[in-house]
Amino acid sequence: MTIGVLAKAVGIGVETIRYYQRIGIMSIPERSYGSVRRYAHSSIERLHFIKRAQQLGFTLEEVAHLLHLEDGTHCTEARELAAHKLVAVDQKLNDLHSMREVLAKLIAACGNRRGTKQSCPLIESLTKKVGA
Amino acid sequence: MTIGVLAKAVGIGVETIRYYQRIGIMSIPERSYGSVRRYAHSSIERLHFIKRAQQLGFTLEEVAHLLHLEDGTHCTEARELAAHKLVAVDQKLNDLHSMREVLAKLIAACGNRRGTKQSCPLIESLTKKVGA
DNA sequence: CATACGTCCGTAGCCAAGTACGGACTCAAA
DNA sequence: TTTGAGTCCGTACTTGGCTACGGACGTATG
Repeated sequence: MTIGVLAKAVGIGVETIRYYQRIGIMSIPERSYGSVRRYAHSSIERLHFIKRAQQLGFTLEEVAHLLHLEDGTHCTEARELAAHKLVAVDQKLNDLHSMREVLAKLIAACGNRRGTKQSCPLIESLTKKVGA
Repeated sequence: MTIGVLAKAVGIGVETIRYYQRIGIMSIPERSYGSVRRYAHSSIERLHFIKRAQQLGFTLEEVAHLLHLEDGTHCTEARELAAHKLVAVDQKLNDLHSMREVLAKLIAACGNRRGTKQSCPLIESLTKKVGA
């Protein structure tokens, strides 16, 4: 498999793979004969790993860390990483829930004041001080 | 108020205010007498507006847009912006909920296999293909 | 064998939202 | 008056995750 075929196989760009190689989360195969590098099927799996981890909110740096544990003998460590990520996800969920609430309220307020001559409650409320 | 006092008043850095001025969401007051610019109290309010909007997930570009509607006579438009943002927030909430679920499952799987000699299920599962 | 597409490699650019730096200046207090 | 903190301004750097470019070379196809 050449790099272009590999890229197509996982649905990413060639440049992205080359970027992953630069930052050390994809290895660069030797060039046997001629000059074009060939990729094994395991490269597809590794890219799937990376993409899936990203989808779960891991940064590429964390992905590098996970890949370091790839032999499967560091389950506890991997679990801890995932647990930390879970806490972060929960935090983000809380934040988004509050955001959602405030937004919904503001939108509703805007709807209620149809026809009045007061200023927009959304804009108004944004002007108030930021607080808990 | 000088820029440093203003910055302290809203809990941000001087450089951040200067950055906001550069991108046009904060105006640069005239220097009256001497050479140091003085800021009115309304600058604090504007910075609160910006911070609060950011907390609600608006980008600075969107903040610029909102500020454009600041006179309060464009309520419908402001509401539409907020409604769009609400949709985006809901999307993000969905994504995070799925992430949370998968992470929790993986962590649980890791806990269950204590003592077995199989490879780590978290790592294993990350290696599987990414899908819907 | 020629043409055209793909690969290789280094470097540079992009985005958002700042952060940092350095030299010149101003201002307030001791 | 001098010192030291704060301001002004322009420019450059940062982070994360790519994306683009350009020139030299390899390779598949007619």
